[in-house]
Amino acid sequence: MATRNNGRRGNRPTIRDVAARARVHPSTVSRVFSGHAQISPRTRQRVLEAAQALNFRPNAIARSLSVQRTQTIALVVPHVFEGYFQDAFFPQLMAGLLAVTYSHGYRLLLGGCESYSDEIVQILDILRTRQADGIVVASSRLDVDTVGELQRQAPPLVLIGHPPAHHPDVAWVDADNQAATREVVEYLIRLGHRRIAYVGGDPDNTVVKERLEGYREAMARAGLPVEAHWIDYGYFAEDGGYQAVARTRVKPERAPTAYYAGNDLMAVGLLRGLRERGLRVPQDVSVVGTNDSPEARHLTPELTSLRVPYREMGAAAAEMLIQAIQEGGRPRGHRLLSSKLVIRASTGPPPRR
Amino acid sequence: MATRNNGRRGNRPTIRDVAARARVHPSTVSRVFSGHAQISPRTRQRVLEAAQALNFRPNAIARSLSVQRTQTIALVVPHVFEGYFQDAFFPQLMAGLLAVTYSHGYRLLLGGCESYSDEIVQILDILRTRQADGIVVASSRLDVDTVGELQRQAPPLVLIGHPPAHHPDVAWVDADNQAATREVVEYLIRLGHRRIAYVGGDPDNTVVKERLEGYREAMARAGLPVEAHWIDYGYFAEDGGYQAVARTRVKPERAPTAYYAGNDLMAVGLLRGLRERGLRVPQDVSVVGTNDSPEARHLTPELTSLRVPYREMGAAAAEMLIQAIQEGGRPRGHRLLSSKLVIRASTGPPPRR
DNA sequence: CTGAAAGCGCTTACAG
DNA sequence: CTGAAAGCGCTTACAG
Repeated sequence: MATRNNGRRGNRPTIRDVAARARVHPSTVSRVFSGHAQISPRTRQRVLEAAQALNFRPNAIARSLSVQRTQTIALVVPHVFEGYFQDAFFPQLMAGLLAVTYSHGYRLLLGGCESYSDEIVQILDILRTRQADGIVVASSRLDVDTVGELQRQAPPLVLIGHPPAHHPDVAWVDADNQAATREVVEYLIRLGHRRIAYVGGDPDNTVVKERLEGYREAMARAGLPVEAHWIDYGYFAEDGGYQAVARTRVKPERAPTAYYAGNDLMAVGLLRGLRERGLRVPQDVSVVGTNDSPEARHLTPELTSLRVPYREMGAAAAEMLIQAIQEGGRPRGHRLLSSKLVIRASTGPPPRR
Repeated sequence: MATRNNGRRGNRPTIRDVAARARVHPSTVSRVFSGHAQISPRTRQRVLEAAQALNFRPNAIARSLSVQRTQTIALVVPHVFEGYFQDAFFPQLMAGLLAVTYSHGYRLLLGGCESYSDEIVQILDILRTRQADGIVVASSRLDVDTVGELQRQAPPLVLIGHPPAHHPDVAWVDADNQAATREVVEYLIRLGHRRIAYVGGDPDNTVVKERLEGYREAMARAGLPVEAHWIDYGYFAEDGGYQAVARTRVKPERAPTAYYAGNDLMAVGLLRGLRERGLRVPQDVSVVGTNDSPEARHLTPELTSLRVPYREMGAAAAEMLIQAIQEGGRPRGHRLLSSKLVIRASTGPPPRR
């Protein structure tokens, strides 16, 4: 490219156009727009007038190259999973990320991915090509090697959900999945339930494992036995909950009187399956969902649900990331955010026998 | 910055490190990574080995500056509006945008904004600082001047929702709001309803205006009178629908037997308000919502709802934008996408008097 | 097919 | 406070 300004579309003014008009050196124009330089009021005035007249704004890409910062953090989204955009997780996470990036003058760069392995490919691509200053990784399936690989790239990185193995140097934010689920089950136990089912979703998922752990913990602490068929992995959709009803009730005399479901959609399926069997909620069976999605309070009966602080997790992740970037270091430590049980009409004492 | 590679964190390899190791000129390394240059197999091999050894990937920012393209399109999101992240619009739009950007090797740049005026500020900022190659504008409150101002920046631009005035040169995609609402009302009329209410939301909103127009059109074509209090603007939340019940039923003998609501949340409010008055849905009153949000089919009764093709709108907008960018021009024309009425249990014939 | 050079549009250490 | 120069890490027209 041996010619300057070779007639491209757009042809926007540059710092030297402004400099020429204001009769100063381009570096002076740069200083005026940098905000933190000593400039005489008269010069500043002249430069700003020239800039205004030309509708000039500094090119962010050129600036990024020069200062080696993009003012951008990134997130990779598995856009092929239909359910991803119907769950409360994605929009709430985005709300938190956007609020914090905005308030720091950052932008959020999003990439899609088609699979769990592609997710890592895309993340590494963004990192290695320096498209963003840091990245939030919200994958629920990171194995030890992958986290190691991410660390090897040495980028500012924050995980949503804590790392799978012992990676003390990786920063993360997470919900208190295990404790929250334990507390939900303890709540059901306090209501008088002794046979409680866990309807989980894919057990490869770290969150599922943690919740299951909380469930087992509560049952064990209360000295309650757990039958194998009370634990149903189903999948994270309404039908997963619906099918779990039959599977968890193979022994009628030992059928659960309460259900904890890993998301509200599965809870909806449970409600439907229970209704079909003539079981009333909450008189005969109690049901607790997870996420407190908008529909939870419009169901019949209104659904008791565990509200997971996705928005706050997004905000905390962005905060850790941007702070580290601005200090020139890497984020460290972690934040564990509390879920909150929202009690509505789908839970109550078990029937008296 | 008079020193090269001044000891910054990261200190990633550049094209010249690879060149040195492969014993070629940096321009040759660039050609290997550009993909479309004639390179001898031996040289390519050497370069790729060196790159591999150094874990090199070309810096995307430097490339962007050089080729004057970012491979990025942008969207500004009003992150302060809580309801924005609870509605089906945002996640579905994102799903469409991400699918298409991904398939073209583009990324999506997101910025927040705090108000309608800030939205324009942010959009102009992204455009003028060249942070993205094009932008999708999803604001529902563009006035003529604002669209003019956006056009003046001459960026590749696609509107979600059509422009407010005569701007034949602006590209846009939209749902067939007016026609779809007209068809919903015609459906209610076919069922036998003659007193039909419109519960809308903020009338500053273009979409609201179009829907209202469709409503009026259907009523007029059927020769049905419209009473002023059947039209309720409420606001886009459950309570807006709830309050509309009282306001639309001030004359009991002329009370509506059917309601069209501008979103499902307002429909939920209508259901609640009607239930409180002892009115059964659909036996006494029919209700139609809009958006076919996940909860629509979990309500009692299951809600008949107008499914708006948000995902497809996002995809179409991204497609138009990227195609124009790649052809070096600007997007033109428009796409009008069809909504679809999903009939469930909340609609039926009116009661016989 | 490959090298050498100029350029993309900024920033900033160095002088004065 | 301001100018002149070198640099950020790429790309590509021009030679050969």
